[in-house]
Amino acid sequence: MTGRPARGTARRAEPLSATGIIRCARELVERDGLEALSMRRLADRLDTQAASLYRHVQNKEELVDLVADSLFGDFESALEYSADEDWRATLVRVATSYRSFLLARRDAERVLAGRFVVGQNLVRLIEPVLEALRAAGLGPRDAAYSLYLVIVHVQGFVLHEKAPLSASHAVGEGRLSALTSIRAFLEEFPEEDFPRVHESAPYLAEPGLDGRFHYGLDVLLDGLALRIGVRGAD
Amino acid sequence: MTGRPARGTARRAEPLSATGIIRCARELVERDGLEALSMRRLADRLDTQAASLYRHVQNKEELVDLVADSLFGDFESALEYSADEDWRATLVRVATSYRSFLLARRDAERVLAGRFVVGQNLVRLIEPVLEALRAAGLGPRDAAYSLYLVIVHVQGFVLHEKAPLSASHAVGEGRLSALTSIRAFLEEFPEEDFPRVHESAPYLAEPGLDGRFHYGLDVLLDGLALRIGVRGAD
DNA sequence: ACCTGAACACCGTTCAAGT
DNA sequence: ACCTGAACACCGTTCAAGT
Repeated sequence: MTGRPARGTARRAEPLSATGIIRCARELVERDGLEALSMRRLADRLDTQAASLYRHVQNKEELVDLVADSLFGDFESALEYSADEDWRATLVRVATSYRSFLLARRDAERVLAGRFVVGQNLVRLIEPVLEALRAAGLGPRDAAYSLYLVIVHVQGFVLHEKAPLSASHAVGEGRLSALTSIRAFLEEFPEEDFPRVHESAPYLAEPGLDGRFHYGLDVLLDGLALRIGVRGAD
Repeated sequence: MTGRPARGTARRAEPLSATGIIRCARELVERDGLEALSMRRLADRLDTQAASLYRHVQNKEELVDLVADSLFGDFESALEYSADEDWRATLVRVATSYRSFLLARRDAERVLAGRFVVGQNLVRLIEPVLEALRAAGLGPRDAAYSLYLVIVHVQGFVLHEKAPLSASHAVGEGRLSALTSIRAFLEEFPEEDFPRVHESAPYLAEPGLDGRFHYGLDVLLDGLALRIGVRGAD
């Protein structure tokens, strides 16, 4: 291999640990996207062979699981807890922080999507939130369900928010201005047969999704408030 | 190629249309899962070459988009509309049907996840639901947001529901009985430091998710009811 | 004990050449 | 106009062989 002479004969500094592999994998995803994450490319960046990675990681699936856990760990340690909050403020803070977090890292929503990363990081994250819900008067079951509801909502929302528009609409035009193509498509439907689609078209194909996110979150929290009681009397 | 002599010299019956390709792709996913869907294997089943598929489909991404639209079409045409329903009954029916639908077809949630399949099928599906919400008194914006909220919720929920448990927990044991391993993991945390995780552990690692689904859906619809007014007075 | 090289069985996509 | 064969540039994973 004459292609990478810069490193010379020096071996890599670290002796190829699992954490080193995960850190490198995260850098790779952040820089080039999830589809760029291959065992071979990762090995290349670590100055080793793909086969060597299998000494530290069972397979690619486990590697992505570990990357997911690492991402989740970042989110957990970035969250700050203020004790003098009511349950609603806590859930709003966690939900909006989680959304911002997922929006900020490349392909994070796809790495985390449909992965139940049960580990230290998750436990540390949910303990104070469960506490807030229990203090508000919910039982252990409802507290668990409610927390789960918020997390799944945010994850599902961001998955849609960051999704590339389906290829049929993203034909030639630019990134998110393909939304105007969708809006036009929706407005093309005859108003007599599809009056509701017609009038809601602008809201179904909006560029910014902040309003939609907070509408959904508010609806959800209003529903929880009914179960908790207006003033959280325990 | 001596490997497939059964078909003899006969060409395939149909002249390789886009719809034929999509139908075959769906059968392949249903039988062998999403990772079995490759251009080469698909071509093989159609008695042709992978390269020939590119005459009818731009690339694999578009193929999966078309499969998603086809799936969505099935769901839309399976839904029946009874006019004498209130908005809440309509949303419950759509949400539970959508969940059952996603649970019933192999990998459907992954095909649909984060894909905004805007087409005829979607429009036909949402028109009557939007109508129900408008009739209940919501404006065009809130109707759109509310419908979107329910769809995203179901999709996010099922994505978690069908997700393979992260590899670290699904080590040796059977499919869903790995849940007991997760529950044990959660209960291992010291009760003094993590009392809430401890007490909620059984609910965080349940085998059946029906209760959780309906809890979430009810919370959500309760929240919407507040916006609509108890008796839907428009 | 740890890593390498090479191989196995695959991928998506392109394109000159055929009919 | 439509399809084929062959090639290009990749994949994940395994395993005998090396140090």
